[in-house]
This record gives sequence, C-alpha cells and structure tokens, in this order.
Amino acid sequence: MFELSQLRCFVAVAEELHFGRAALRLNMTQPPLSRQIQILERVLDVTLLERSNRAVRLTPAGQRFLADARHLLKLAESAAALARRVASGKAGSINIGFTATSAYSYVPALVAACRRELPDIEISLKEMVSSDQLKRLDSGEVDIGLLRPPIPRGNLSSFRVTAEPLVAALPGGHPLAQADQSRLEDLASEPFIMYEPYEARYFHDLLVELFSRASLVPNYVQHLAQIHSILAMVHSGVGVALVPETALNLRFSGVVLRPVLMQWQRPAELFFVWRSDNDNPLLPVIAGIARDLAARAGSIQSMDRSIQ
Amino acid sequence: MFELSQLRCFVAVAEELHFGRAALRLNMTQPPLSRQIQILERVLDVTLLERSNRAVRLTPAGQRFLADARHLLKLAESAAALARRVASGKAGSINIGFTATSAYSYVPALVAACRRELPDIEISLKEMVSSDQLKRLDSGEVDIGLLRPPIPRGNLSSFRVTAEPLVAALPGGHPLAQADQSRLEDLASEPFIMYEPYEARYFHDLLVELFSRASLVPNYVQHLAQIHSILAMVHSGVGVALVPETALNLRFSGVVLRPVLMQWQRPAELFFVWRSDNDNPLLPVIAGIARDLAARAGSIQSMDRSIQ
DNA sequence: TAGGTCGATACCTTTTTTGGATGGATCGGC
DNA sequence: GCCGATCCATCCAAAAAAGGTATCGACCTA
Repeated sequence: MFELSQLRCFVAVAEELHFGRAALRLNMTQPPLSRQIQILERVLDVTLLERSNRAVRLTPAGQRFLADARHLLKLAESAAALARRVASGKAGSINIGFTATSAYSYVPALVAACRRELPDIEISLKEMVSSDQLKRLDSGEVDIGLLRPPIPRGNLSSFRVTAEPLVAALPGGHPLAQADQSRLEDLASEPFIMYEPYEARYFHDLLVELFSRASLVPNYVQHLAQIHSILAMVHSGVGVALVPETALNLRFSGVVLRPVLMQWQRPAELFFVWRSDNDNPLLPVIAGIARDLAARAGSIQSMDRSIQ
Repeated sequence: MFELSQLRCFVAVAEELHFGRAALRLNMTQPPLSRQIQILERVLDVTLLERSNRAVRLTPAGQRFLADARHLLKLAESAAALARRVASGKAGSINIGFTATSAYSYVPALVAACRRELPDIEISLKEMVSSDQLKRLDSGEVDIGLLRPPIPRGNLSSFRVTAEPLVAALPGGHPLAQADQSRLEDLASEPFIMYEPYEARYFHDLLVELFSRASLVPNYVQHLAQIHSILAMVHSGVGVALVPETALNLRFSGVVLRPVLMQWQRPAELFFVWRSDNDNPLLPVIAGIARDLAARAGSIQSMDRSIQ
C-alpha cells in the first residue's frame, strides 16, 4: 500500500504539473520525487501522470485519484488535530452518572457550564443510584459519578459539590405550614413519609440517624425512593416528609417547604467522584468546572437561605 | 506527518492490545513495532496507548484516533480501488456532445447501453451543433462527439453509427399522404420547409445537393433548424419537408412520414468522433458499445423498414 | 524468591531513500 | 538544420530509516 508522503508528492506534482517545481515545494530534489511517483503508480498499478518530454498531464485516473489524495491528506491532518484536542481535554467524550436528586439542580448547572466552556465535547448522562455508580466507576463504564456518601476507600478520588439542609415538606393547608419553620419533634408526631431503605439508602440512613439522635420515633406511613413521589404523597395529605432543599426546584404546587430546627444536623451531601487512574483528559477539566460551580453555588445558596 | 504504515501498526496494536501478537499479525518483530508506535505518538504529540508492564490500554485520545485511523485506511484502500477502476474503464466520467436530431433515437440507446454495461460511470451530455462539438473536442471539453459530417482531418478518429434515409413529412390530410411513397419532384412542387443553412448546415446542404442533382428547384417557404419545429410547421399545413427517418420517434400526430423515391440518394449520417490522443479509459469501452449498438440498430432498422 | 511475561532499549544488518551527475528526448531560435 | 535550453528518467554513492537479535527491567505468579 502507498504512504501519505507519496500522496503529498503526487498532489504537489499534480498541482505544479512540473516535477522540478514540485520537488522545490516539497523541499527535495527532482530524482527522488520522480521515483516516489513511480512507486505510487506501481503500487496502485495505475498511470496517474502522462509525461511527455515537454509537459506533465493528469490521466483521468490521476484526476480522480488527486481528489481522493487531497481528501485523505486533509482527513489525516484533522485526525491528528482531533487526537491532540482530545489529549488536551478540549474535545472528547465523557460518561457521567448522577443520582435522581442531583438532577434537580446541580447536574443541569454542571452540564450547562461544560457546554459553555467545552463546546466540542460529548457528555453522556446516566441516572442511577449511588451504589450502581460506584460499580460503573470501578468497571470504567462511568468516568464521573455524582453520588451520595459513603465513598469507599480504594482508587477513588472525590470532592463535595453540594451540602444542603433538609427541609420539611408539608401539605399547603397543614397547621405546621403556618409557621415560618418547623421543629423536628413536630414532624415526628405526624404521619411521616420515609425514604426507601435500599433505593434511597442515603436519605433513609440520614433520617434514621437524625431521629435517633433526637430520640424520636416517627410514625412511618409510607416508604418511597423518589423525591417527586414523596412530594406527591405530601400533596395528597398522606403525611409530612423531610427533603433536601433542592426540592424547591421541583416547584411542586400545594406543598410548602419549611426550614427545620434541629439540635444535631447534617446536610445532604453530593460528591463528585472518579477513579484516580482514569486518564480521560476531560476529567481534570470538568472536575475544575465542577469545583468552581460548587464554590459559587455554595455562596449563592447561603445568600438564598439568608433572604428566605 | 505520520504514515499509513504507522496507522496499520497502531490499529493492530489497538486491536490486539498486545505488542507481540500485533507484531506477529503484521509480519514483523516486536521491537520495530514498538518503535513505530513511539514515532507515531511523537509525531502526533499524543499518547495513544497506556503501557503498564502487564497490559496495554488505549487512552481516550487513542480511542478516538483508532476510529480515524481505521477510517483513513479504508478510504486509502477504496481510493486505490477507484483509481484502478477508472484506469480500466469500469468507472470514471465522460463528456458527450450530440446533435439535436441524434437525441431522438441513437443517444438514448447509447446512454442506456452504457448505464447497463458501465453502471458506475458518470455521463455528462451536452446538446450542440456539429461545428461546436468539433471545437469542444479539440479543446478537450468534450470526449465524444455524436455529429454530422464533414469531419475535418487532424487528430480525430471516428466511425459511422447511423445512416438513415430521408422521408417526406406531409400533413395528415395532404393528397400526397394518400400514396405509400412520394416522389422527390412531387415534394419540390409543394411549398417546402427547408433547414436553416447555419444551425442545421448538414441537412441544409444535403437537401440542396439532393434537389440540385435531381435538377429541381423547390419552393422554400420557411427555414428552420430543429426537426420538431419543422414537423410542427408541416402539421399546421405550412408546407412539406424532408426529415431523417428517426423523426418517427417523435410520434408527431397529424403528420405522416412517407418514403421518397430518389434517383440519387445519400443517407443522413451520424458519426461517433473522438480525439485520437484522448486517454480517457472509458473511450475505447464506450466506442465498443457504440459500435455494437450501431451494428445491431442497423440490422433492426433494415428489418423495420422491410416490414413498414 | 525463582521463573515467566511483556514492552523498551541497544546495537547491528539490511533496505530504502536521497541527491548529484548524467542521459535522452523534445522544442524553439537562429 | 543545428545548437542550446528544458525537463523527466536513470545511475550511483552516501545517508537515513526500518527491521531483527539479544537483552534489560518491571511486574506478576507460584
């Protein structure tokens, strides 16, 4: 098979229609150029150029091949450029896993920021629970996980991107909804809609600890995994619930969210997680974007909370 | 810039993920293969493969480049194949000029035969009068001319593809239309629709000679270049005319065509003409098709005439 | 810790490519 | 019609590149 250097030789000769000038352009002398063209023609088994002693002309096959040669050279050039861009993290693709709850606010913000700063990358998003994300991170199916603690030791790196308080979700007409804020013990005495212990393990365990520390035993009337399902239950008066503040973004009508007074509290945290040995060049870039976003969102969040 | 052989090396390694096996597949030993990959990476300035001592892995940039490398190799392959096909006359493109009259029967038959036997070629057809065709043949804008004599000496080759008698074109209700055939002197005494002496010089000169040899002086009432215009005139009763037999293919209603008895006669001839030094590989192939077609059409034509 | 695997390196051999000199054909001017 | 100029092809010696063998070094397994 021929080589790209031979295509460059051929294109030069085809454009100059003169071996001497073409050789000059290629920074070589004429004899090796003649030989390269001959080799190319022998490999192809096609006469590309008609050399009368006075002029060089393209044969029809040469004309056709010239177009293809130019095309190939251009493609080779852009393949190299693309590889460089991927290596430098300006292009490429990345797989991101995220939890259902993170989709309410953080994920859209992150994706928007990436699209703005890295317009040429391809982001593939997959919603899954934290434990599945950890599995896919390990297998390499997912480059970035946006998930809830705990993060196992091992070859994973991570940093926190959101930490939001839990708020009470109350039916619009509920007596507790009249006050500006609720107390945890008031919620515990109401019918309480609880998180499903496997699908929504993080929130389940978080609430269990919360009530346990406050020595409260709530009256669980329903277990659900998805926050929007919980809010729907609250809306229809089944009970009250505790949800992360980001539930505000759902704008669920007929449900009011109120800060909750707690002695001991822990925010709902979301982490940006990746395998330390993942060499996707986009990873550090996107991690940077995610970190900036977390910092900025953190300050806005606290502002929001102060004016609320 | 890199070379295609390096792409082949890279694809082999990327597919085997093992330098030793890849080298085996490439019919070489492992060290030079390692070196080629290193050169490729250095030229691109991109790490394509992650070699831990236990395993070889593609980097994201390598993954992306692998797809492009495969694509490039495939394109190179097909460019070579196409060049060979063009050189052998199985593909390519050709420019054909033809006279208006030849479009009634011979050109469509020729094009159909070419499409059948050379499905991958591109035929570009341009209608023009014979003299223009000769100019374009000379300049190389046209590869094949389908034109009327005379064909000048020089570097042109040609052969005859059709030779058809002239027939009388008569209005449907005309007294001469009653007879199975007409006599030339009958036509000469009618109002006669003549060919335009420049645009349709061949037919004009042919008829002038015809009448002159028969010592007839027709009554020219109109000069026109296009046969369909002449038939339209005949149809509307302006006069009678002499047209090549192929005018049958126009199926002009209200006009009847009748053989003409003549002492001295010469058929209307169409020639397949090309520049002897034209090296388009399609030329000999299409010339062969045209010749076959002429031979076959000739016999069919004479059959047609006998049963008419 | 010994043996095996696997990619990188060192070093030598072979092949390919390069470039100057030259050949041979053709064209244009005198 | 001869002479010089032009231009691509060929020849040959030198340089460069690629290939092969032996070996290294890291690492994994037993």
